Amino acid sequence: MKGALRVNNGFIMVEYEKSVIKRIYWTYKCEEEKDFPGKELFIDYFLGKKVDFGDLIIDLKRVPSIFKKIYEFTREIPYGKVISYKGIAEFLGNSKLQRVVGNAMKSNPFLIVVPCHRVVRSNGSIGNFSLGSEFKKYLLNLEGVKIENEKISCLRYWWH
DNA sequence: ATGACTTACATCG
DNA sequence: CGATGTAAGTCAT
Repeated sequence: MKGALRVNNGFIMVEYEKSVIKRIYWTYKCEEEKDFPGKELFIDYFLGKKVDFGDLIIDLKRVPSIFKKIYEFTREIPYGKVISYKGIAEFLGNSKLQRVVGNAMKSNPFLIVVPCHRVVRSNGSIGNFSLGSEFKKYLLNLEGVKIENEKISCLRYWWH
């Protein structure tokens, strides 16, 4: 099944079976909204409310095991907080895995629910995003994270 | 601003 | 399978 929610000038698309979410992505090619599990959460989220997507069920069976660990860890990052790619790599036990973490984020099949927008560079600059760094900044701004001179420097936004 | 560097994954023969 | 190319990064020049 496929659900859709209008956001700005495009749509968040959610593929699911029963209550299990298979994939979440962005598209411009969509006609109208359709229900999906957790739709109310997404509506609130884009209204700027502090939403916890932690109870949504996502299907990680098909992703490689290290990516799975990365996504599961990324899900734990609290609303309004950020961590670095290296920080996640260190959690995995090897700080040199930063680029692997980046790869995992690039192919994140669960946009927003796996909050890859909360993963930034270790020097506080925003880093890349599959939908462009402007969208990443938009999401961080929505969560109240202050970006000054293209950087997140204030310690209060950093997780750990 | 540029280059060297590590690692896992996807793709292809 | 093994070789190759790729990547949302990081650190020292």
